Amino acid sequence: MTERDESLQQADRFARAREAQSMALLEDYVELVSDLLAEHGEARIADIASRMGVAQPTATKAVARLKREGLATARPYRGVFLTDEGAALADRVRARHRTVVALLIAVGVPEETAELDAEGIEHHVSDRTLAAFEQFLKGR
Amino acid sequence: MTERDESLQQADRFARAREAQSMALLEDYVELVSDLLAEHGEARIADIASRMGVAQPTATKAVARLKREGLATARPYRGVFLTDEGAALADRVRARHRTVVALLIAVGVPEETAELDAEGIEHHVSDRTLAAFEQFLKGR
DNA sequence: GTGTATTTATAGCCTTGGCTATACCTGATA
DNA sequence: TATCAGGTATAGCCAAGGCTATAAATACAC
Ligand SMILES: [Mn+2]
Ligand SMILES: [Mn+2]
Ligand SMILES: [Mn+2]
Ligand SMILES: [Mn+2]
Repeated sequence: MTERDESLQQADRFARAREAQSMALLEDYVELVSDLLAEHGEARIADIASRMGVAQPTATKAVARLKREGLATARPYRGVFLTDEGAALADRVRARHRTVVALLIAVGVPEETAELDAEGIEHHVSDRTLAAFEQFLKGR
Repeated sequence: MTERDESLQQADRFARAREAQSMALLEDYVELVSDLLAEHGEARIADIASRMGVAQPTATKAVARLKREGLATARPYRGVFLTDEGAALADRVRARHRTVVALLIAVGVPEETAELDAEGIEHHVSDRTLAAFEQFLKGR
């Protein structure tokens, strides 16, 4: 492969990482809303904010983006709900989160550390990599 | 552990992921500048931009941030250089990148995919996790 | 040395994701 | 039912990281 081709490939890798990053917050919010709905039957802005560790207006703005992207609905002063698409995403994201943590633990990462690092790592784990992780965990 | 404690812990995880994210770009730029210096003896803005897959003013601005953070120096129209701190960071980042790719391949991820995913994953791999990866790779 | 091509810098715009301060609903209490 | 506390929305600010268009500086060819 020519040097120019390698350079193009590298640029693509960075572009993909940027793309994954722009999805990361959406994924975490959707997963969190899903958790709150399951735990408390509702997802209030205040709870979302405190669980994310951000100020309340920051959570409000994030939920606005979820709505814009068709992942959630919200009635003012009434809490946040997931669309079918949002709920499906939440399920995928939660499963991936668990697999990443399990893989990290399986290769010797302390559980506490695995949970910490997984929160960032998960968003960059592609379907192929996820499949490999599951295969590895099964065949142990 | 109480529900409130778990919530605080989760907020901390998200905060850590945000922090890692704010370092990610710096790390990639520093590693790239180091690569270009090794390969061509100089790191020009145009080369940085094309390898990162961004427009030239975007690279110029990123380099400005590297300078601000004490990781690089640059003389206008003359290319970019790394400070001792920047060079040391580049070495750590490059080593971590390689370990992450090796670990992914070791658990069955195709090489191509490993390179793609590693570009994002690496920035969320803590020292403890990195150590576990190295241990795992050694003991195979 | 002059003129042109290339490279870099600058200006100005946008979106995202933070924040604080403050206005506005709503539900519970008195 | 009137009040008020708590929760939510809104306004307005900031920094980072993208972009395009354009000015300025350098390098190169003649
Ligand atoms: Mn996450
Ligand atoms: Mn997660
Ligand atoms: Mn990277
Ligand atoms: Mn890298």
